[in-house]
Amino acid sequence: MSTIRAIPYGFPVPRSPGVELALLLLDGFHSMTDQVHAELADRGHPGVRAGHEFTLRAIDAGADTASELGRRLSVTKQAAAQAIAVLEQLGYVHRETDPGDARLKRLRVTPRGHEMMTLGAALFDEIRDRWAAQIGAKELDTVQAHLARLTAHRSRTADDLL
Amino acid sequence: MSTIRAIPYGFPVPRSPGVELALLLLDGFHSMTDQVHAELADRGHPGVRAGHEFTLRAIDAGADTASELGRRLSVTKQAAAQAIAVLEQLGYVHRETDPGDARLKRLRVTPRGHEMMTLGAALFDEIRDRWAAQIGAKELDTVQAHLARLTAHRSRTADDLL
DNA sequence: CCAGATAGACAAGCTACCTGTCGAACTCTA
DNA sequence: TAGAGTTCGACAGGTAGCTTGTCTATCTGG
Repeated sequence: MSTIRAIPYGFPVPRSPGVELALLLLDGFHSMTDQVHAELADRGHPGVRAGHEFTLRAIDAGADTASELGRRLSVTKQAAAQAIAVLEQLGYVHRETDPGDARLKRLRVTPRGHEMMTLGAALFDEIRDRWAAQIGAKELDTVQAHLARLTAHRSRTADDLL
Repeated sequence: MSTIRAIPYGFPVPRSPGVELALLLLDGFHSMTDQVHAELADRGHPGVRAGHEFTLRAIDAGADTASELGRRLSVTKQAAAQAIAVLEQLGYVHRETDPGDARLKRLRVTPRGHEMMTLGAALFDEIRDRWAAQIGAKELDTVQAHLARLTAHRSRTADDLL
């Protein structure tokens, strides 16, 4: 049970503010990704998990080999290779041997992959817009800015995740 | 790759505000739980994962059978039973047959379990306090209140997670 | 008193990771 | 320019935390 997919809801447990905050953060993430996931499936991209989009984004951003992708995502190259295999199967990335270095299999995001990324981003933005409508655009911006500041230290040392 | 444990950091990718927000939420959660996890290990509770504390909390809050725990956590009773087995192994819960209903194995959080829960909550609160010091107590309260409101709909129907 | 519901155990399978090992390909250095 | 060391990706095998399906024991309502 390392990753909590659901929270003991529905009964009045006095929880500490700190625990409460942690749960709200996770819940917020799941709330967004679950909706995006469902909508993507409806729009021609079934089987796409939350991580696929982020992984594809990393590849597109320059992590164009399995080892490099692993490094950027802070997972082993084997795990990265597995993720790539799934993305290739789904038609989101293309793999071909590098002409200059025969060890490398260069990764390229396919048009369909770009389509999925674009749609995914739009869906995330849509949810964010709905949230902005609920609490106010300015307030949401503030929330996001605060979160960015509070987690800023992690942006530099991704390794501290372990 | 359903659960993202790390994010493609360290290179300047223009991400949409919605995607950014989702990542910040997850990052915030991991930031808290990773620190608590490390500190718990240092203070006599090694091997405790993020989920253990939440599961224990659910048991203590009244989910005192495997099936009920599964319902509250929105997982199968088998998954709940497995989690219970781990918690029992670690000495955090005690299991005994209900005298009135021989089908039931009643769960009870042990003193050590309560100790871990208390310590865990204190550690979460500690991090929250540090955050409050960084952006201001009032601001953090506001962030938390907004998050609570934005995810409120999920508090009633935990099933929508699937 | 029996039909149906419920509790929990067991088996098998899945996903997303991990470590360890390997051959092929590249680079650095003596 | 040969050999040493590094790096790439593949493969094998293992683990955690879930899943579905099935089973028996036990309880409950008409």
